[in-house]
Amino acid sequence: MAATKSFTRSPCAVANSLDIVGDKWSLLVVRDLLHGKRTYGELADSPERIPTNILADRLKRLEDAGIVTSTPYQQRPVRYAYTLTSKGKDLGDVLLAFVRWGKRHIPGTVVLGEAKAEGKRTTRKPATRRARRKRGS
Amino acid sequence: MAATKSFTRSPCAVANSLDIVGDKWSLLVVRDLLHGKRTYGELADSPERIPTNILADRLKRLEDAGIVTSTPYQQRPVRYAYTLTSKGKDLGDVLLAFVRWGKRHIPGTVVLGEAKAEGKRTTRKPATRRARRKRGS
DNA sequence: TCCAGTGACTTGCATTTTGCAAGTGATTAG
DNA sequence: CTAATCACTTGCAAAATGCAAGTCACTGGA
Repeated sequence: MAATKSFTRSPCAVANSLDIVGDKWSLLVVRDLLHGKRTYGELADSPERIPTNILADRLKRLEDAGIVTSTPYQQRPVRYAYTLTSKGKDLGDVLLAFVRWGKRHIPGTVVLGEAKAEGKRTTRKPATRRARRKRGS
Repeated sequence: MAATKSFTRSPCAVANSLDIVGDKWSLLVVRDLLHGKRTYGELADSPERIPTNILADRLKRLEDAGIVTSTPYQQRPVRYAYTLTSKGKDLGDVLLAFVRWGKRHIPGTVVLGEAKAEGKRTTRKPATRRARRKRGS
């Protein structure tokens, strides 16, 4: 028996996943990152208005969990750009499951980014339309 | 449209789903219910040892959200059997997504119930089913 | 009959986590 | 030199969590 990590609650995959992203904000941050947001400011700007202290904390936790990575994109006041690792990107399936469930069972909900234009063309992934920041300093 | 619900945070399907099941316990209760548990005692007996006050609270919330239904299976001290509605059963896909993610990214985690021969008859069926009184408050 | 025991919850706090508001440091615009 | 930004921190008050103990309605036993 390798991998004896002494789980906090149980070895259940669901329980352990919830210990990492089982709160009201973490998955929203992942959603935004998946949608192409990268800076603290962009993340804080989401319609759910996450308190900034919570955002800073979630970002830290997600980084500790290996879900996001922060790379400095500016030096003098050091500023970081947050991106998802592959572990983080894989949470997309969980998000998708939530989207399907929410759309089916909570009337009025939509998927941010494809709000209107509910036509057949599922235009996911809003093509990143943002000017490149200088990061290869 | 009855969808004049003025969402708490935003109309995002993910955000609203999280407002309902976005905590460390709710989905574990759903998991157990999906695995056939039905009484308070069976639910409280899970390896994660959910505090009983939290269990009572989650059951109440889940019922308010239309995810579980409680039917009395015994009258004299009135006792309820909890079962998932179709809305609740549909959360199975979300659970599945978490399972896949957890198994892939959190070493050592397993799926309760298919771990290793843990297969016992937990299906203790509360036989006497006399539906008569309804739960008032 | 009395009493310990059991299942299903409640109640009482102490601890922890939120969340709102305001503060801070670095740097740029004016 | 002052105002404004961005990206965070800090300070609490309020809410949620969790442990322990208590309650209620019975059951089985001495």
